[in-house]
Amino acid sequence: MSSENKGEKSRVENLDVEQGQEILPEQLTARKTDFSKWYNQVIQLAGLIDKRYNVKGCFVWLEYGYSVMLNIKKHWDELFKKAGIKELYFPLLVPLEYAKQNNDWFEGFKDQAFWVKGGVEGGEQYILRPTGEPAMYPMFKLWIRTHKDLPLRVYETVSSFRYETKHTRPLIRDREITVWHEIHTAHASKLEADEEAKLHEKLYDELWRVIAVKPLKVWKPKWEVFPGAIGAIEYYAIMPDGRALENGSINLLGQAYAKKFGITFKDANGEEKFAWQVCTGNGARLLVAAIATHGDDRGLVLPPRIAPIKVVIVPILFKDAKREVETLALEVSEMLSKAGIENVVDLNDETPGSKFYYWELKGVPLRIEIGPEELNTGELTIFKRNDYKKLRVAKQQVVDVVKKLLVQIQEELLVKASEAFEKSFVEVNSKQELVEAVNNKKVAVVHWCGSGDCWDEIKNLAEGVELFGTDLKPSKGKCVICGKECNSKGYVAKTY
RNA sequence: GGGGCCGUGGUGUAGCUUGGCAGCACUCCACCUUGGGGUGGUGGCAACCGGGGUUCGAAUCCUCGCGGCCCCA
Repeated sequence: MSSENKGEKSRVENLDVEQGQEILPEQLTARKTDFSKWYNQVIQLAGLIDKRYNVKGCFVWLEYGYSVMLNIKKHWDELFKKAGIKELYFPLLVPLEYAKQNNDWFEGFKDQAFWVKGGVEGGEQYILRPTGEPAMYPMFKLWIRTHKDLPLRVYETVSSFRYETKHTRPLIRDREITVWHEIHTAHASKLEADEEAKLHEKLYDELWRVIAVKPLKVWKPKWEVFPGAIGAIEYYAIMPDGRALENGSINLLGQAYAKKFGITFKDANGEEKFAWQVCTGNGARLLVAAIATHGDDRGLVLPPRIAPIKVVIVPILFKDAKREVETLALEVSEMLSKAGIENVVDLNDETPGSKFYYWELKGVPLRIEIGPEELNTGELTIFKRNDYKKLRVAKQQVVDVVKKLLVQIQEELLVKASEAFEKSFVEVNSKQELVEAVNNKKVAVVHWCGSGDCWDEIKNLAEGVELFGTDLKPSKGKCVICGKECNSKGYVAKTY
């Protein structure tokens, strides 16, 4: 908070919301009571998406939701391009001849691909891309001929399609996976590919700061990576219900795909070699992490860096001073706009309380209230969505204070999210403790020897749980199952 | 891959067991009223997921499909 406002602290009010007296937005389930239900409702009620589109696993991005999503995309565009990764666009239609080049891939994906044919009768057959490789790598083969063509570093933002037959969830598991990005790179050596992966990790860390959420980073269990690949770092968001949501991955592909697709280059000695590859991807699940982490019983709480509207101005209109209030509201709006701060003035003919709930549901970070009182005192009332605190600020300072508050809120959200994150883990040393932890909606942290037998046994300890990854750092201890000395910690929870 | 629950105006629901005029609340529209945490009133618009079957008659019973939710692998 700015120094000129420190003296105003006595005026900071705390609304009576922590006392159990709060009024919930109509139809919105309490987040703690049933997170899944809350999530389903809030994405629709806040105007992010309309899920009533009658194709399983598909939905319509509404203007507000799409703006938030595109704000996240804007950050990855900036980050990737600044890192020298070029944006391309590959077709959605993948010819079977491409798809079959990696037979392992094809066998794995043919049943969950959408098959497309031209025309009603016969016609050429394609699949809609379930992942990027079969669309991209045949082109990589054409583009890469010598070591001078390397490294090749590109990305695209595109939809992916999976024919999910089971339970879909909007933005979490869809048949059309929208606003999804994939970075694909090819390198002359393993060392270079490793460096690239480290860079991707840095880029992703920054993306998580944009949404003000702390992610869990793990190594994917070896048997879950692409056949022939070296390994994968996966990002997870820990949801309020203690379940882990896979949320981006950096895949060290080694030469596995290069061999399947024939991506080779002549090195400086004229020798033909296979390229080393990295592929990295994520998408709308970043938005899910932001929604789930920051939201509360009144709806969304959007981090300022991705909020399409930073400030909503609500005029409190009484008959007598109506015009003056409106004029002041529009004047403040203009001040903010000139400073590049996206804002709206809600001039609808509704009561103030109704507008408050509406904009809180949509998660707008700041609200400025302007009524007869503000006219008289010349001070504006600012309300913070994230902690319900109100403060007063002189009109002349409003732009500065709003700017500072937006930065402050972004930080406060990350701090709060990090605290919740730390609390979501429990280190355990026995099977009983493990079961207790996961039943308590915590992520259990255990030592694990790395064997498939022990992995299977963990899976059988409690319903729906799995060891979904191991810590990036080594850690000495004894396997929670077999008791053998080992050097890695694993994370056990239900996953989405 | 296996199992379970469900589908009624825009939203949430009653009605289904025992077949017989589809009701309520919110939203929305109009007018009035009100306005610092969902003002109040009057009037109005608006629905049985789709196909097939049983029946004089289907929201209700049967069946297939589509869609949603949950559990297990």
